[in-house]
Amino acid sequence: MGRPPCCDKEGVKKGPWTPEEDIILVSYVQEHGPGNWRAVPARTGLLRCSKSCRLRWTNYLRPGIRRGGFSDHEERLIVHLQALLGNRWSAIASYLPHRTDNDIKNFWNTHLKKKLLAANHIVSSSSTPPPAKGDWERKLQTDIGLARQALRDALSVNGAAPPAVTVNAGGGDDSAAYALNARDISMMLSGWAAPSGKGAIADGIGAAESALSEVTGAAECSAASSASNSNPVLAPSASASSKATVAGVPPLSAIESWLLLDDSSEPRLALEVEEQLLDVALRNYAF
DNA sequence: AACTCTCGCAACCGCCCCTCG
DNA sequence: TCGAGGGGCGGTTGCGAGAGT
Repeated sequence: MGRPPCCDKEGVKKGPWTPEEDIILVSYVQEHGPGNWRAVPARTGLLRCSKSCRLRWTNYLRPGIRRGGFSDHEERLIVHLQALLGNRWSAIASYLPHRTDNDIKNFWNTHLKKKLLAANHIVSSSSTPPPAKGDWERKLQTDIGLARQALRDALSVNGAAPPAVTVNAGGGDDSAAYALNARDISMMLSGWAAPSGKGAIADGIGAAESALSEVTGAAECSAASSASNSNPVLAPSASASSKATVAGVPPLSAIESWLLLDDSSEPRLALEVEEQLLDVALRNYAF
């Protein structure tokens, strides 16, 4: 037999969340912090499964989430990261601050996949023979180069200012791009976005102070713990990296380090890591 | 105006991994 | 060492809105 359901199916409400339920959930998290989701329905009186509460929080109510309106840059980044990481949406999301894995997944399934299929169709209909292995490797190199550039752009601090983390969903002309449909919820959150204490409650919120550290930190946590669980090259040491993250200077994951490696200054190291990654890629996509 | 079709997205489901006793 | 429970993740579904006929 499989696992029992995470919650009793009896009396569990399903379907869209109401603003009232959102407020209750936000109030609870505001008071207790995210986590211990099992206890949330019982403590709040919400007739929702604990998983549903967690999903609602992480995908919708969490402060700093940006929804819809993917920029060209984000789109390109997603395409390249998907090529590198596969459908590891949480890992991909860690490279895009303020985007949730669910949002990226939806964007991929509804927009990008079609786009790429259409592009593929154009390519395949042009009577071009399938690439040989050498061609494939060259193509991979090209894509990797683009991914490198995209990641550098994403992590760049001397260019345009990083997108501000805001929870004020109700105001502004681009309010449609943000989560939270209930103004009072966003008001509640805006008063909470700068927590004085540390701990789980600060997860993803304190990051607002530094978009860069959020990008690298989140990427490290997620890429190491999720994207690369089955991939030793991509996950050099989850435990070590989490310690380092606590120490304040989050190390880059192997793939990030490699993407950011300057070939001209560290040619040997770059080649070494690159060969490892290529080897993994070739093993994953056996010809 | 009414109906059908298509699309986008929020939410659910089931599996897997990690932690803890 | 092992099993149970909690949480995370990716795949899938269902519904509402808009477009088309």
